[in-house]
Amino acid sequence: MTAIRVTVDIVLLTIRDGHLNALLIKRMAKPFENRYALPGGFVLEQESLDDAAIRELREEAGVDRVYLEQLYTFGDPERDPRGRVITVAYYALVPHTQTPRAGTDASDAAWFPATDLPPLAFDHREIVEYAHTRLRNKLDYTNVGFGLLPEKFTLTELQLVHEAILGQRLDKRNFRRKIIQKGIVKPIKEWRRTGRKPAQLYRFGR
Amino acid sequence: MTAIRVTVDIVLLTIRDGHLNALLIKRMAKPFENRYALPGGFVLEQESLDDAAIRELREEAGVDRVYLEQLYTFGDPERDPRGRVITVAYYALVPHTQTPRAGTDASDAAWFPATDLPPLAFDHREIVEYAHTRLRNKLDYTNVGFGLLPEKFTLTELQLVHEAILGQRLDKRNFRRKIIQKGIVKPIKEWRRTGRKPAQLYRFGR
DNA sequence: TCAAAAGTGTTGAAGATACACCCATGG
DNA sequence: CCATGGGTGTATCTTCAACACTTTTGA
Repeated sequence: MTAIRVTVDIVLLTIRDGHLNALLIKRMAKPFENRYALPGGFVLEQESLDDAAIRELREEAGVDRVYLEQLYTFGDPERDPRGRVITVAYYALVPHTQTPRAGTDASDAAWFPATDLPPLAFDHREIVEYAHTRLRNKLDYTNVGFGLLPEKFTLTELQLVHEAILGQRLDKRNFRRKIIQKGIVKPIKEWRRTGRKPAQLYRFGR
Repeated sequence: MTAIRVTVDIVLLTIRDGHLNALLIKRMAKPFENRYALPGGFVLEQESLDDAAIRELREEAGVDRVYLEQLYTFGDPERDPRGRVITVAYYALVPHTQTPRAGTDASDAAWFPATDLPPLAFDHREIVEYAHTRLRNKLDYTNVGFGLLPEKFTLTELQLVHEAILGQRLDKRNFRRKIIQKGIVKPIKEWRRTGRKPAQLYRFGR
């Protein structure tokens, strides 16, 4: 019972060109050498699980201030060929504007569409799917979508985030009404003029 | 990093006389000697987390076929004075009809109202509150309430379960309409005649 | 015949959905 | 002046909340 080791793995998600993407890192070491895997690693003796996840995100994905939430703990005795390793899975959200560069100790980090993943190491595919489901479910009774946007954003950008996560188009008028009625965004006196008609910027409020 | 030990702890819930109750066990050993704690214990090297929870429920609470769901993993480095122990928390539901007896290796098991707990060992109070919150949230978008009822039940009994979990009275007509429209219960051709007007029995369907 | 729990419908409010056109700007 | 994405309102339907009386039985 003392021979169990504990890792954290993090599903880092962002929106890239209208699709939900997850960051994966190509493994250098065995097992699953050259396979893609989630950023993550062993929990240190003196750090909390959340701190371990934050540390791994910084070390392996080069990202710092993200929305982070514990997902589920995967503990099948056969899930890791090296022995008994349970993993506490997290998911994290970053705006794609602060593009995470590949970290230092990871050979190769890359974004993949959450619905079109390469073969993954361990049970990591299941973990990504779990994260996607959780995010979809939380989308409309929480403000979780804001983790995927920069501080200032247009309502169209927010709608694209929702569409990417839900995998379906939404009606512009209904979407805007719902968001505004919830009172969780407030318009600021700035406009993004990106060639076309300028779009009003909003901020996540309170 | 290998010195982390892993336990499971289970919040076993039932409805007793209209209130949500949790099963607690008085600890014999240090630390927290004589304090109440959740049933649980160390995960064995060859068992999954779910299996560990099922085993502990059988050993410590004497219950067998229950609804069981993983809750959250608590991993604060200071949460256990004996050293680094993380716990994967579960919650489980039993109908109060199959009253669990106190198990064998537990000195003293007893039911306590979930809203009026004695002082608990470790961070177990937080875990019970987390379980209560989860159950409340899942109540109306899942069928989770059925775990607390025997196979055959009346709609009034089902309503009492919901009221106990939510902590508020519900309108009988609205409740029955909603449940029946969901199509998750089906009436059977049996009536419970308990002194008053006989009540139709239902079964959880499909 | 009384006490106790079972059972049953309607109305109004709020929220969700469907749907189409005009506007401001840069090129 | 045209192409592009920004922005707006209404009608309908569905869902939820409030609300009170009749029925069946055992004592």
